Amino acid sequence: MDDSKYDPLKIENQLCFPLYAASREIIRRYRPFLDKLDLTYTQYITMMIMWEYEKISAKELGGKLFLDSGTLTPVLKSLENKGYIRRSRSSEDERVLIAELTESGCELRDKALFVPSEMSQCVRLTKEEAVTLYSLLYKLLDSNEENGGV
Amino acid sequence: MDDSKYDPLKIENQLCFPLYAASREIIRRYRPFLDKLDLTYTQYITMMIMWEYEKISAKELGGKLFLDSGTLTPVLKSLENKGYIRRSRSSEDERVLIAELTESGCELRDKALFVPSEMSQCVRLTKEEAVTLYSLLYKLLDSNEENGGV
DNA sequence: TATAATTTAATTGAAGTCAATCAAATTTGG
DNA sequence: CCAAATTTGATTGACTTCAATTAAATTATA
Repeated sequence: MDDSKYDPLKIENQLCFPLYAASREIIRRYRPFLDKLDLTYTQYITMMIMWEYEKISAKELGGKLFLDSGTLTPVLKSLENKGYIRRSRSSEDERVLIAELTESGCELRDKALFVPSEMSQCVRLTKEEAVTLYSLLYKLLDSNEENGGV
Repeated sequence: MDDSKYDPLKIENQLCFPLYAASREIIRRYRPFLDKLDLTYTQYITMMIMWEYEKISAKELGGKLFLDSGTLTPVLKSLENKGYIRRSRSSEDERVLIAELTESGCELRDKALFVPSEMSQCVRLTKEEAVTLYSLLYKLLDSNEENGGV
C-alpha cells in the first residue's frame, strides 16, 4: 500500500520540529553559563533589553521579546528580588508599569560579557551560515506577524 | 563613551533570540488547527512518531523528539486517556515502557492531514529558503550534539 | 552467586508559556 | 459630564520543560 499521502505528517518533513528542537537545545546550552550569573534564559534576554534601554514599560518590553504579561510579570518580579531592576508605576498613567535598571543590574552587564563569547564557540556554523540562518528566522517571524500573529 | 564592547549583549546580535521567538511563534500558529484535534503541539509531534512507528519504547520516542521522561511521561498518559495509544511494559525488560498506537489513534492520522497543508500556507518562505533553513537548523542541532549536548 | 554499575521510567520542584479572565485607569463619543 | 470602549498589567489554569532524585530491573564483575 502506498502511504505517501501521509508524508507531510512525517517528522522529518516538518520545518517546525528542528526549529523547536534547536531552540530548546540552544537554551539548554546557555544554562551552565547563565547559572554562574544566577539568571535563567528568560531573565537573561530581559536583562539584555534592560541594559540597552535602562528604563522601559512592561508593554514595550513584552513587544521586544514577544512575551505577554503572564510570562513577564513573574520574570520582572524575580529580577526585582535579585536587585537588578526596580518596578514602579508611571505617574502619567497608573496602568503603565515601568522597569528601571538599578546600579547592581548595570554592573551585571560586565559580568555577563563572557556569555556571548563562550556561546559563540558552541555553535558550529560559519559566519555566513549564521547570517543566513539569522535572516531566514527573522523572515519567518515577520511573515507570521503579517499573517495576524503576535 | 564607546559602548561597543557591549554589542555582543544586544538582542539584535543574538542568533538564539530569533530562534527562540520563531519557535514559539510557529507553535502558537499551530494551536487553532491542533485545537480541532484536541491535541497540544507536544502531543501532536508525539503522534507523528506513533503514526510512523506504531509501537515504540518511551526511550526511543524521547530520543527522536529530544525530550526526556519528565516531559514525555505526562504526554503519554494524556494520549492514553484520549484513547490514541496504549502504554504497557515490555515482557523482556520490565523497565521498558512500550507505547502502541490504537485503532482510534490510527484513525486520527487522516483527520490530521489538513494540519500540515494549512500550516504550509502560514510560512511565507520559498521552497528554497525553507530547505536552507531546514538544513541549517539540523546542522545546529547536530553540532551541539557533538559538543556534548542531548 | 553477591555486589556494583547501568539502564529505564517516574516523580518532584522550579520556571516558562500562553489563552482567558479580571481589574483598574484612561480615553473616546455622545 | 457620563457611559462605553480601550489599554495595561496581574492572575489563573493547563501544559511544557528540564535537572535532580528515586525506584526498579537488568547486566557486569569480582
